[in-house]
Amino acid sequence: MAQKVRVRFAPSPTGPLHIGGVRTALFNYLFAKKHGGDFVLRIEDTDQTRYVSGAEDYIKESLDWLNIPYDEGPEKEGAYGPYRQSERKHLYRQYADQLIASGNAYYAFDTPEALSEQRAAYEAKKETFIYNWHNREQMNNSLSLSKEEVNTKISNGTPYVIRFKSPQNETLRLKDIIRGDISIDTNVLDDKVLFKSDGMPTYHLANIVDDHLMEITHVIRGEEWLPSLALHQLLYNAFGWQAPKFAHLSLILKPNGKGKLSKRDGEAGGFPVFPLQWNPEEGKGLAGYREDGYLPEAVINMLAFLGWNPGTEQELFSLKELVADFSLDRVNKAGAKFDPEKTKWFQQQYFQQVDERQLVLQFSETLQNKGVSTTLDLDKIVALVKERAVFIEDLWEQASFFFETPSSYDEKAAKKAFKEDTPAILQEVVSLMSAAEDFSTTVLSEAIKGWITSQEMGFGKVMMPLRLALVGAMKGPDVFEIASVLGKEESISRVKNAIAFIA
RNA sequence: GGUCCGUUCGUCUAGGGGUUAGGACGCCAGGUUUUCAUCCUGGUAACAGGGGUUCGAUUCCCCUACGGACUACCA
Repeated sequence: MAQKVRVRFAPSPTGPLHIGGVRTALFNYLFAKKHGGDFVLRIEDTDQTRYVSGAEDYIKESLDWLNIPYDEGPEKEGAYGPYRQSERKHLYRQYADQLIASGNAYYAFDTPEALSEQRAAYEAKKETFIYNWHNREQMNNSLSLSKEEVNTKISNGTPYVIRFKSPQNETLRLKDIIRGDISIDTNVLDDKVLFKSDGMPTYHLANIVDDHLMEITHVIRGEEWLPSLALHQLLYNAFGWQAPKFAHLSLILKPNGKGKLSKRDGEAGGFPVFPLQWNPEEGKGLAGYREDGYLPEAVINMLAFLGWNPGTEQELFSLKELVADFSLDRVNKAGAKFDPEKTKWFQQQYFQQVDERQLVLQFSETLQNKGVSTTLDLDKIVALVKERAVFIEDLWEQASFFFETPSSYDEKAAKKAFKEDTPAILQEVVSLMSAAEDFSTTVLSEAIKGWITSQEMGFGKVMMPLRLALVGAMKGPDVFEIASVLGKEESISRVKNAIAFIA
């Protein structure tokens, strides 16, 4: 029987979750659910110096908002907890020791200062300092020192790290589900630190140990980890563990220009790069998709299509449909430039699908917040205005004239629509409106259109000023619909206002 | 600099040895709406360059260019 698929999303709580991270989470989730497997959330907080309070909650809230539930994680303990690496601290040391015992790792006493000095010296020569086979015998470690010296140092409490002993003269053939075969010469690898002097493991050790302990079958992560793949594979080999399968996702790039998408791009381009707003204690907050009015479905759909496509011409996918159709085989190798315009298009598509009652509810909230009280038919107004909105906020922008009598008229439009004979025409409209025993769209429309026809007058001579009188600008739904919603009294009053304005 | 990864319309992409190189976003035009938006129709626009392999390469191989990631006791 095939092993149950288990994947994990393993963010570091160092700040708000970037949209690229969200996509990684999404792809992990889709893959897991596609194969009936588990999606695990693991918090990688091994670096206390970079820990940001609130970041973990932010991550959870983001996944929650996007409807990407995890099967196991902090506060959702499964059989493999705990799910915070800081709470798993006690686990890692023994594995580092195991590697030392098997000759795959060693103690290193080089101080950070000594190392950075060396690095600087190499850099001055335009070379790169690498700590590995070619110089490890000259460094300050348990390979170069005698056993006694090492023991003395350790018992004296001299700080040390544990480094991996990268093999020499081997060519590794690595497999990546998305990229295929990758070969690496182990001679270019450095002896990465596995265990820090502060008693915490580095990412590399903790990651491998946890993935193994949590029985992770597929590691789907960002491309930034590709260079570490060799180390990780070597680690699995050294432990004698079976490595999971790997898939490295390409990065999300700036919309224009070069490099990966950053929060700066969002600020400059006026679009969010975070799912939720992020408010560090002080200073300005960073915009989020949720606060900007995007629907989670739209964000999900947009993200899914950044680097993946179904191979058909279908573009609108619910989360369920994504689960059904997702496949790592169809994930692209190349990085994708982020397109805020396309995101908006997805938003528009989903916004139009939102249940109208839901919209009415939210719209009346908006009215309340604006201090607008009204007896107008909100159901009707929302129905009339909905299709020209992309965000819930647009509803107000598109419908505000229903609640606020125009106090001025769009200058350009007025110049075009308000002519010398307009007052007389509008006066006639007032009479027709007063005479209408039923202020319905059809009655109004028939009365006024009928009159225009009988007068053999251009429609524009009446319709344009009438619209301007009711709305204040050349926009909005059908004029008769507007008048009908407004009601007899208000409609007539607005037309009279316009007559007074022209005269 | 070194290592690794990548490269089809402006953008996201489909395709794959012989195609009018397909779709979507954007943009432009026309139609509907006697307004605006929506919507509909149409248009614009691409295989980075050079070598091979082949009867034939955008597709396979190599090189170059360009782009990206990594190069911490960060993840």
